[in-house]
Amino acid sequence: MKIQSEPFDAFSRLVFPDAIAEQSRKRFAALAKSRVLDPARGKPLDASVSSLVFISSGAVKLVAHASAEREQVIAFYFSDDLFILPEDGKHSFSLQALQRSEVLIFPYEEFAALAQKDCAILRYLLDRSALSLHRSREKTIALGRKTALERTASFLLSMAERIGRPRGGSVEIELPMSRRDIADSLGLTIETISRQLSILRGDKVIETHGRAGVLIRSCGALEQRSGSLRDAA
Amino acid sequence: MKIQSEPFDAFSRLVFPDAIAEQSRKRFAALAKSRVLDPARGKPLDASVSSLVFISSGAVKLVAHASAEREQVIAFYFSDDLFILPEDGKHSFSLQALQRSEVLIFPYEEFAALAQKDCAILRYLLDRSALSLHRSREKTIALGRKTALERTASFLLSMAERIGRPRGGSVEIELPMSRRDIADSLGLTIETISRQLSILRGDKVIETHGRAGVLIRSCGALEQRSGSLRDAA
DNA sequence: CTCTCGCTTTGATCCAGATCAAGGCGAAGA
DNA sequence: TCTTCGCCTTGATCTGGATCAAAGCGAGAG
Repeated sequence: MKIQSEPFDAFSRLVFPDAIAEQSRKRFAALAKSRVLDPARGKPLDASVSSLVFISSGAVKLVAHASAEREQVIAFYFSDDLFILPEDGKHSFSLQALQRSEVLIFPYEEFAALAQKDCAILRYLLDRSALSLHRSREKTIALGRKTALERTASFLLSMAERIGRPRGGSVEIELPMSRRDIADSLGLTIETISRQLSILRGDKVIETHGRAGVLIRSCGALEQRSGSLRDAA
Repeated sequence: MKIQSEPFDAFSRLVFPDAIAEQSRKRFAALAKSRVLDPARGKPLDASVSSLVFISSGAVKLVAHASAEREQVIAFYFSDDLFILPEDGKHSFSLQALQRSEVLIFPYEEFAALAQKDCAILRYLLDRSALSLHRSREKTIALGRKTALERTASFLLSMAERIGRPRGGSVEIELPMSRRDIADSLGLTIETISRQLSILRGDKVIETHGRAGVLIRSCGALEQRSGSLRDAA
């Protein structure tokens, strides 16, 4: 139990109200499984039962396997993100690390049942779910109605917001995912991603440094290309 | 308050535990705005603030406006569905009736704050959110990785499950939405939807009767065409 | 420092679904 | 019953992004 105490503490600080009883905290701790996910290892975490996952550190992708050879990245998650890993249904889901990541896994039903004694915890879960839902809906818009360039621009803006470091008027991003992951997330191919990035580079909207480094030189220019409503004037 | 008592009662029966105090029920009732949405009228309900919506009767679509002339149907909702109508952000959202519909609208923040006194209500909300999220993720898979025929088949199966009437081995559906709505939901055009339906009709998988009537003659055959994992053998 | 393997970029061609263009046909009113 | 208007279907053509193909290039190993 010593090994997983550090990730659980981080989770505890974020999710639990200060006033939670020590005994109650221990019950949650007993539900938690702590895991270190590594990108090298194969399929690290699949879901026979619905789980609640907390990313203590690192970066992961939630992947749905539509069929052999066809996979869709449902979402990326980073440090301190909390989300529901659905059980396999019509499609199978798995969680894969993009870098070495520490995660905490709770069985969803048991967690919710336990949380039902403390409304503040349920409320936190509800708000996180609402955020997940909102992001998922944004993705729906992107996949349903946006062009390749718009999707790429939207993706970069989203990453800037979630893991970017502001540098004056610019934002620096270190992308933990490969071009393939981005493509599988946006419903495009790696070649198309690469081409869109080249276009943005050519337009001086971004710079790329090596495989992972991206510098957004103008968020405004990116937003104009992201297909959000601007020309509604 | 007399007018809206019937829709609220339906909501109350579904969401509240039997034991809820009458006084507490009244507080929720005071938050609720009851509306009748009509397809004829223009933009019936937009969202300056995040709302919780309950469909008492009828059928509605949640629409996101990516930009002028480009809209994406995020989801369809039917009787007894409860969901979050997000406030306008990068995209603007609106709720539009497909038929005459009675809906109940709560401001999300106030509702959640009030519900925080009763964990059972929060739990119900959380589970409904999880369902919305699951459906949204299914849509992500459809839009990201499925062909036009697979999307159409998935759509019909989803409708069969939600508003279909079993007729022996078949399922009868009365579609409340137009081809345009379906197209805007699946990220396709009306012509493509029409063509896919013709293909399914030609393959004897479905029959169509008039504009709205669909008879699924073989759910199995539809599932095979829906691009879920089956050929993983 | 150099090699090398796997990721990424760029180029050429192809195709599923969009777009453009006519007709059908069904529901509501006369 | 007939008309009419607005969906829906079907056909012809076009195109954005996929697929196929071939170099670049960068991080880790030796």
